Amino acid sequence: MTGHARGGRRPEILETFTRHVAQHGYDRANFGDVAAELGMSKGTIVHHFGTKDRMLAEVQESYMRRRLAEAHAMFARLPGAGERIAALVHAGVRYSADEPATTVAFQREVVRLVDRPGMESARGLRDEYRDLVVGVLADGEADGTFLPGDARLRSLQMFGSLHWMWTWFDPAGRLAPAEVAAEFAVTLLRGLGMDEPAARAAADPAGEVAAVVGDVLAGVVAVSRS
Amino acid sequence: MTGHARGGRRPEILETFTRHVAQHGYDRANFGDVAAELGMSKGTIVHHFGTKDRMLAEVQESYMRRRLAEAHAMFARLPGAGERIAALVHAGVRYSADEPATTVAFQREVVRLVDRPGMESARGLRDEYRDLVVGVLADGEADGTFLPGDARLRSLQMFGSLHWMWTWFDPAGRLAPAEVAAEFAVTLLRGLGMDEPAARAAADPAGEVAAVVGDVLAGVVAVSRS
DNA sequence: GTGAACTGACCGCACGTACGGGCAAAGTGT
DNA sequence: ACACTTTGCCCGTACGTGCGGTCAGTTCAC
Repeated sequence: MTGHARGGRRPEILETFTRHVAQHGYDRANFGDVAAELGMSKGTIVHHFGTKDRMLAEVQESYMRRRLAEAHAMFARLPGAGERIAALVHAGVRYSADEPATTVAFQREVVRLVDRPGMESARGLRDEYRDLVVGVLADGEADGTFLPGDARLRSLQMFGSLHWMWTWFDPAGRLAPAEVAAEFAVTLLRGLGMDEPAARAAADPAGEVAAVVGDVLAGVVAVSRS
Repeated sequence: MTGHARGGRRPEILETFTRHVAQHGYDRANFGDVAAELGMSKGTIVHHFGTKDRMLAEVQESYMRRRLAEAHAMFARLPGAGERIAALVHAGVRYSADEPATTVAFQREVVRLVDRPGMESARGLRDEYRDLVVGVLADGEADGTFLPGDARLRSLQMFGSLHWMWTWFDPAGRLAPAEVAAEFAVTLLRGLGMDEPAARAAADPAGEVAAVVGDVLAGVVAVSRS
């Protein structure tokens, strides 16, 4: 009756490990606890993933791969720089609400992508994402949507706000995720030099940008799986 | 010759431990490495600090205490909400440049202030700092300096940008610390709804705000040690 | 003499992971 | 249909290592 499932227990191991990393951090997340929670042996985890490092690398890579694909899908529907930035902010907040464990695990352990053997692939994906954002900021500056400024610095300022969310964000908190995203977006877009009405329109949780983000994250729009 | 100094080796232990936490994170920083680097025994560290937890708590508390005192000293000289926010940004960047180890150690381990026994005091100081910022944002909103918005959310957006700096900031990098601070500040102040000339004036690295920050951090202005 | 600073040996434990074996499903030949 | 082999999932145990913390004892300043 309890035969071996086709996919095996691999997915649930990954999911539980991710949750433990999100809650306690990579160093304190350990095979023993994960195995105990799933009622399996530590050996099973090793069988599927080899080492702890590789398991984290897998979490980071799959996370970044999905985020990149979604970004491209959103950009295909939103040509304006302001709208694209707003979409990334809305999507960023949605990730924290929809997949809190994976998002927190990613954000609190991003630093391990640097100079850690086996993490080159994940780091490459992350660099690609950053370049994407820097490109949008530069485009917006070139076409006059934003005031002149250092695109790289602006991207870091933006990433900081979003990556820090894991320390305080509560999806069931006082403000709904879309409201948090709207506040963040409008402050950021105004800061980049967008005029008030345009910033509000792009950030609007009931507007077109939010709708596109919703469609992409719900899978309504095809997301290319490279 | 190598007599027992009165103050003991306490300060250098704390400094080295802080640097190790900054470089490798709290979990991977260990007594053995610190002791070896200082040419002393692990027992000495235990003698002075008791436990590893307490050592981190001490780092966090002294860091926050200094930052709070400086914030109060700066506020005494800068009555305007926009100038105060600009000063906090300038100071935040300066911390990363002047005391990189302590700042990084603090920022990457802030999360341990939550629900960790022995960290109540440090957490209290941090809450106090956050309330200070929220207060400034609320004041600025009340007197029309900033457009209406959620002060708490805005403070989190601001903290995020600054706390994330430890992952990328290089004091000897392409842009000087003051330039980074100016870019950050102008983007933030515009985002809060300040008009362009006022935002630029407050963020100006050669302006009054930056001068006050410089004076306070250089100890020119008396900083109350509560 | 008293107490703080410091040493070095040692303990206990948590954790990553290597290894050997068991067992069910899928594949293969007749 | 049936026996045989192969394959992949999973378990249990055991090992090595690294680390936080203990403790008895020594040295030195006052």
